[in-house]
Amino acid sequence: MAGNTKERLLDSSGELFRRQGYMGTGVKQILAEAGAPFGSLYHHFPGGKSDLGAETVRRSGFLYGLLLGEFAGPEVELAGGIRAFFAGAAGTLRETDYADACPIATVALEVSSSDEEMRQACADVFNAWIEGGTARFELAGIPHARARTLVIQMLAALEGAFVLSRALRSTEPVELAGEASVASIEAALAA
Amino acid sequence: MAGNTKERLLDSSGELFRRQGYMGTGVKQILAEAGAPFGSLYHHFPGGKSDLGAETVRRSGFLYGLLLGEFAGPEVELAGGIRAFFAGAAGTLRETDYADACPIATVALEVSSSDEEMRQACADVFNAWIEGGTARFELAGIPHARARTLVIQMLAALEGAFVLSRALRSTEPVELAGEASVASIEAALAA
DNA sequence: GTCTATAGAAGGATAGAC
DNA sequence: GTCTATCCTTCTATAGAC
Repeated sequence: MAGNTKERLLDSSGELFRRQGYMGTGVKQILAEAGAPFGSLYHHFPGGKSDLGAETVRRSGFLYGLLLGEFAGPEVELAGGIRAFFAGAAGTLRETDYADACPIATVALEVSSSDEEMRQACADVFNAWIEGGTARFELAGIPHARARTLVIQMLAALEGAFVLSRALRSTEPVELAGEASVASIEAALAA
Repeated sequence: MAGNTKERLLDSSGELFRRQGYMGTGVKQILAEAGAPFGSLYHHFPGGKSDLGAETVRRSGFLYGLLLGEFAGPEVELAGGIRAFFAGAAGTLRETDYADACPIATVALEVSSSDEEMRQACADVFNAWIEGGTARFELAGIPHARARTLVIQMLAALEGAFVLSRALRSTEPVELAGEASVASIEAALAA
């Protein structure tokens, strides 16, 4: 049960960070959401909020990377998998009233110039996505350098589309970013 | 001098929001930065922080739109202007230690699911950028629907590249996003 | 009508009861 | 070793002195 509490804390903070960011989420809110008593936070995360925050970012980022892998894994055709992923992201936005987009983007922007430990956690996640994506694109026959470029452009398109879609409350940006990414990938596959 | 204080407050909050976001910036910090006494905030912005916040977003967004227009205005060749804008954004990131990117993106992600007034201010800015950009692209001979699509894809690429570049402390994402955007625009111009 | 002092709530963190 | 009660700080906002 003790290990369960730690997982619930990470789950709750992950959900709240995604919607409200790091600065906008209080530890009391996280504890209430997790149904955990106050002291348990400092039992499981001696470093307090920043400790929990860094581990939340790494965990949420890892899980989101897995989700991307489920849509565009080696067993499916690459361009079709990416197309499905963007379509799924647009659907999730609609279903959650534009709340659930990238789990770490808000935090990344908030901490990049003020909290080096948290910034590093975000950077580690993005680098893992880039490396994992590059390997997947190479498996489809795209040369390494081109694969890496395409992945970074795709992730940028996705993250920026999330910013626009959430603010505009429209899935149009995510859909258009998906189309652009798929087109680039198909061009690279045809080359 | 009174009007000057209001402008200084907007300037200070704009700078701080860009680096730390809305939630991470306290009104006392804004006042200290502007060299203004505490009461002046509520004199110029009766609604308090959210009042100042919304006006800051609209003003910062308007000014950033002007900057974009300076780089890619009607008097310069479109693709070259866009290329120069992304190069300038990368240069600014390097010069400011990856602090100065989009003035409203952090705020937009923070407030999109929690503060409707602020979210609307961000949406108004993004819509103005989209409309202004679409008009500029049409002037270069690109049909309306295609122009609008290209602008949204370009803005998404820019915003997402800022997220990655700030977290990774590398201008690579911004540079690659610029290349992708320029290539799309050149393809549309050639069609 | 400019500014200071303070209120009242919420923030993160800790000490210690059990 | 789980949880509660409390501490100190910081937050936004207001009241009122001058």
